[in-house]
Amino acid sequence: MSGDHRNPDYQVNSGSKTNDSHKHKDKHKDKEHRHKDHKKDKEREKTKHSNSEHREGRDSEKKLRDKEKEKQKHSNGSSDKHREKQKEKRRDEKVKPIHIDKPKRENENGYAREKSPPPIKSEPEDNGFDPSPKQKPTKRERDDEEFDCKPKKVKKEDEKKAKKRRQDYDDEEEEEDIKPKKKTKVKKGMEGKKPKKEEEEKWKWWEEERATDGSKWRFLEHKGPVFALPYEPLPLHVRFFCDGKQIKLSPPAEEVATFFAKMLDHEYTTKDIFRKNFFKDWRKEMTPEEKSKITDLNKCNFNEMSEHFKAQSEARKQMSKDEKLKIKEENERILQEYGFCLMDNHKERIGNFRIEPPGLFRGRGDHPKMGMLKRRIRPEDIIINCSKDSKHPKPPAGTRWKELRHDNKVTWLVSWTENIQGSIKYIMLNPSSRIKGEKDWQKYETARRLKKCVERLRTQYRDDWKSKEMRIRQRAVALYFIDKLALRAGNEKEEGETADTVGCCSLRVEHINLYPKMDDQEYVVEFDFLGKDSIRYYNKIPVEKRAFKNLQLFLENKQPEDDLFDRLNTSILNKHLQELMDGLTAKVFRTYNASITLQQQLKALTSPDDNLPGKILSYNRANRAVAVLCNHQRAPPKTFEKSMQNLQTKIDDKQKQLATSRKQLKTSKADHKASHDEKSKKAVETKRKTVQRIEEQLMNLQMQATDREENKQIALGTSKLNYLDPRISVAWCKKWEISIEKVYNKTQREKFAWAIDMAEDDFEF
DNA sequence: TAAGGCACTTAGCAATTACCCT
DNA sequence: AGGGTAATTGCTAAGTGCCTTA
Repeated sequence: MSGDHRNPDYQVNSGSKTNDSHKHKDKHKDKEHRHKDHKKDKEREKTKHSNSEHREGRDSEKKLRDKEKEKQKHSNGSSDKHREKQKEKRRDEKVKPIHIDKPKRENENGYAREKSPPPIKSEPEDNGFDPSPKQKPTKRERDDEEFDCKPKKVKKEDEKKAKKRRQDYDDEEEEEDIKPKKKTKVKKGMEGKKPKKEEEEKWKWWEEERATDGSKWRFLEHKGPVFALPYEPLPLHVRFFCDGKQIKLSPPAEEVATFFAKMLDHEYTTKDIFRKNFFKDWRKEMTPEEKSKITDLNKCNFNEMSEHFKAQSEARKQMSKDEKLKIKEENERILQEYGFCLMDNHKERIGNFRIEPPGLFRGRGDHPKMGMLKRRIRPEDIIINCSKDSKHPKPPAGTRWKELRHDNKVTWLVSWTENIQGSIKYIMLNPSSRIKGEKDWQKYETARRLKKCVERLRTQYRDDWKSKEMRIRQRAVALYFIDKLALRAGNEKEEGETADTVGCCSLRVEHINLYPKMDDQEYVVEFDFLGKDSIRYYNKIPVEKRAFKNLQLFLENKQPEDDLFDRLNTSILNKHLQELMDGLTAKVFRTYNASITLQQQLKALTSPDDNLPGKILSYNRANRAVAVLCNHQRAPPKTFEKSMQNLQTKIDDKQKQLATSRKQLKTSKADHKASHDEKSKKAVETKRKTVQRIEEQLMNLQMQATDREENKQIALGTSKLNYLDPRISVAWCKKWEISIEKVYNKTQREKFAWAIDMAEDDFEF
């Protein structure tokens, strides 16, 4: 199907951790072997693309180039090197309206919601969601599907269910924000059991209607957040020295000092910026006297504090079982009290109900603010969001909330403003909750809609490579990258506030190199930049000729620190995408390409003859292909080499064992040949079985080793959790009769309960 | 139309827990 | 039992994208 041929390209990317970043390019080479399998396809694609090149367009290209040059001269005569200035340059091109009649969303405020996942297509296969064998669509079709819409096959709602649902709604909508009814509302008809009042067994929210008015809930009640433990001053014997002299710190200064002391072993504390930021903030907490005595961080001695905390954590490990149990019980109690809320008649798990404790900010990568003090959050900083008529959470005695509001257009329960970036933090529900699940489902449905029109979009952006307008060419090439390489959109960031990282639209000239010829390949682009979380993206990849030519054009007369796409930003790109498909944004491509890759790879790699471990290996490899595509890396586990060795030892042992037992089999065969009696025959059989068993065990171990080795620097979790339509995995499990536990752990099963319940073995993304 | 605010998703690593072996 | 490793969970930073405001 569409896009298949592109898949192999995804394998090419490899990368390594930032920190040692640019020095270690070679490192990437040894990963290359992983991609061997796909060489052939790559070849195929190459030919395909070069065939499709035309020569026309050359001249127009040159003209464009000149024109753009002109423009540049005029607009900012000097060779301003800085990207800031580039921003000013966009505009003056002709506005050429794009003619795609774009159906207006019926609800302008964007809150429009449907029952079931958002724009649920009325595709037949979309609907296999019912636990019952027959499909019963819970969805209503959207009336605004453009292109990609096939004749809609609207199924009638299961009468009973529909009625019931409607009733539920009516009940509640009348009096809005009604008190939660004591009776739990659970699938009444189904199972015919009365709901257990406590754990209303597994609510299937995905079988219910969704609000259409933009409200996220009708009733919300919770107990508020759990605050960080108050600071406990150090015992007297733990001393602090500055310049060799002991100083008894005031509690506020001491608290901040302990933050530093706790991190002493970390590399962070050796970094200049970290130390500078820390010291500056620390001094703010000092008394005047302390301030005058402590003027140089280098003269501060935190060792006793550090030792104290190490001893403390040691002691914690040594605690008796009883003590540990007690702590566990206490935690459980807090979880029960604060870890759940009541939302629209259902008890739902809260994601993070604890307020972040104070400490030193640790950014990722080269963060200008590392080491700054993250201040303690007090009730006075907290905004509570809940139903007007719910039992409001009480602030701790003697305090008050900053604000109590009742906004059901948002999903958060608690928020506060953090002091490092000034951004807002939230307490929200767990991924297993209805409110998160619906959104997740909707995300995959959007990606599936993209699948239906992606070829059209690809044709279009290839076409746009020939546009007379620079901004259109840039947009088209950027989109090509986003599609082909699954790059992130790349919003602008405020300089100096965060680490210098980029995504597609914010790529700079210095982040790519062009090679018209490289070894046996043509039009190779080399990417090397830091992406989200300062993870390095490094990739050398051949691109289509016309894209390459455009890139050359974009680079002309630019300095390394200039924007590659100086006439583009994410908002322009997304506006364009929105016109091409309802709900389309740059990030949908990542979801789409990730999911489609998983599906294809599963199809390609799973062999019916493989045993269970073999199939799991295939699954992990398919998952891995996606992780590589999305550049989801991890630091190799500290104990990696060792654990590999251990496994190898096991394998060696197993091999010896196998050799022995093969020998035994041989002897027993010989015995049998000699005696021909029943007993020896049986012995042969047993031996044969043993050999077989050991062989299998050996194979499994080897498979495990391969899997682990291949996974050394690759993180599978992120894609599994955020990019892969869970229904693909569920379907795969059903198809090969593999239990879902092999693929999803408990948390994952909870998050994807909707998919596990609704996907059948024939689900197609 | 740029800048900033806000809400929500995505991300890697640290801490904790589960599990296995001796 | 306990010690070490692997798997899971928790934490919170860092993105995306939409909306509002100046």
